[in-house]
Amino acid sequence: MATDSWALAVDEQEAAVKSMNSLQIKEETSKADTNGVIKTDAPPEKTNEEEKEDKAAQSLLNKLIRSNLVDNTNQVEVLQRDPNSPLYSVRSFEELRLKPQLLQGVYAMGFNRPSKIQESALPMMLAEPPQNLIAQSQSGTGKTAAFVLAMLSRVEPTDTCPQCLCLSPTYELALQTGKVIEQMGKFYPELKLAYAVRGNKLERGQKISEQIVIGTPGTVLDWCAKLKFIDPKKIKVFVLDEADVMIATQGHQDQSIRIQRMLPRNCQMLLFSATFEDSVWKFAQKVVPDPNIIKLKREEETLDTIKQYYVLCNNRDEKFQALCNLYGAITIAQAMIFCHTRKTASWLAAELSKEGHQVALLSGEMVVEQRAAVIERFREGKEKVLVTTNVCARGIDVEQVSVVINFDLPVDKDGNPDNETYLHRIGRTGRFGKRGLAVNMVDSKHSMNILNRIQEHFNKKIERLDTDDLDEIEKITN
DNA sequence: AAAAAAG
Repeated sequence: MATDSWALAVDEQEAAVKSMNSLQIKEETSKADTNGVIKTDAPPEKTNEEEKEDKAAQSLLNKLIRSNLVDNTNQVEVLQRDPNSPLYSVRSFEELRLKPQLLQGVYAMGFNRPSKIQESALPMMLAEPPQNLIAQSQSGTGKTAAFVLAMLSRVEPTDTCPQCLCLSPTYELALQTGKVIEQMGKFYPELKLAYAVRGNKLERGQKISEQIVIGTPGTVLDWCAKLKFIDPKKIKVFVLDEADVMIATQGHQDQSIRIQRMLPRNCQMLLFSATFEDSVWKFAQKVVPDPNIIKLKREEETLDTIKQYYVLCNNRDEKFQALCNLYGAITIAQAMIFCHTRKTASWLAAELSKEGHQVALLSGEMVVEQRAAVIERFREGKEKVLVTTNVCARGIDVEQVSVVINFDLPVDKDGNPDNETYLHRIGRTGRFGKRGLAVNMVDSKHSMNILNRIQEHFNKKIERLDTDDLDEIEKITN
């Protein structure tokens, strides 16, 4: 199998021209592979000549790609750990020289060309030797596909042990990301995926043979440390999805860092999130050695595709009444309603049911089997409205969600506005550039103050909505 | 406060 080396062989340009043929032949072989039997590894030993040709072809490729410089106009900001190395950006997935089985998976998923973040992140992640990356880009810009592709490319299928490890902050997100891994690796049958999540119990003393592991921090830590299902020393790629919560003190920092310490020194670390609050950003750069950095700034862009409103109430019951007034409008497509506590969520779901509205409830107090069933029904559109907590604030991608309601505004444990969670919550709608709607329920002076501070933080006007005015409700749905 | 645990 062709190496995925991105190493620069700057001195090989002459040879590169000569080896054009070898590059073409390779591409033809790849096509044959995708149509016919997928070859497993065990490559024939390469002669010196062949190695030289490989290198030359690679160098040509590097040159081609270098001419495709990242356009730094306004969106992508790239900071390289070695500022002198050339900046790559790819315009097509072919340029990445992915294994044909992977390329097939990419296209089967309907990706035609790399997204903005993928253009610069993919070449960086696949570079040889591996480099660390911290990447920030808005909801729905293709982060997941980016790191999934990186993991799948790095796997050595003949080694039947975990080599790539990805951590998600919640059970539901781990399942979702796992599905992406499965889909993208669909044509790569020797690649196997294990879910290290609550409820997935294995026999004692067993070792895992799957090359990729997706999981939540508690279970992964158990599998690595206590139960020894995973040998962490064999991990080559470590991905933190929603990386800011994964390393935040009030998030999953303890478990994530304990896992990280068990990994080998040279393990590649990839951190992805839509948000990195300042202190977390600093911490990220402390725990990730020599990172490359990619930022797709412009939060405003996300916010521009989402219309934001607030409804003024005096107490919880009024919020409930206002929500009932909105119910007809929000069920045109699908909606998510966020509450601050599990208790409020289950209360609200019960009250809405009493009113005759069909709603689903999802929170961490439910058993995982129930949680899996509910999120599945919501994905299938069998449930139109999901009442939930911050468990669903991040990453959950259901395309039909066009309305997000903050029944309670997002605040941290000190009662301060949680701007990051706000952005993540409303980012559940308006995905892939679609228009979305966010409605915030305000029930006191205090919560109005919170909302104002959120408004200031994003420098974006949140307009008042009168839910007693039917014309207004109609207006927002158009 | 929520999430994460084979505790």
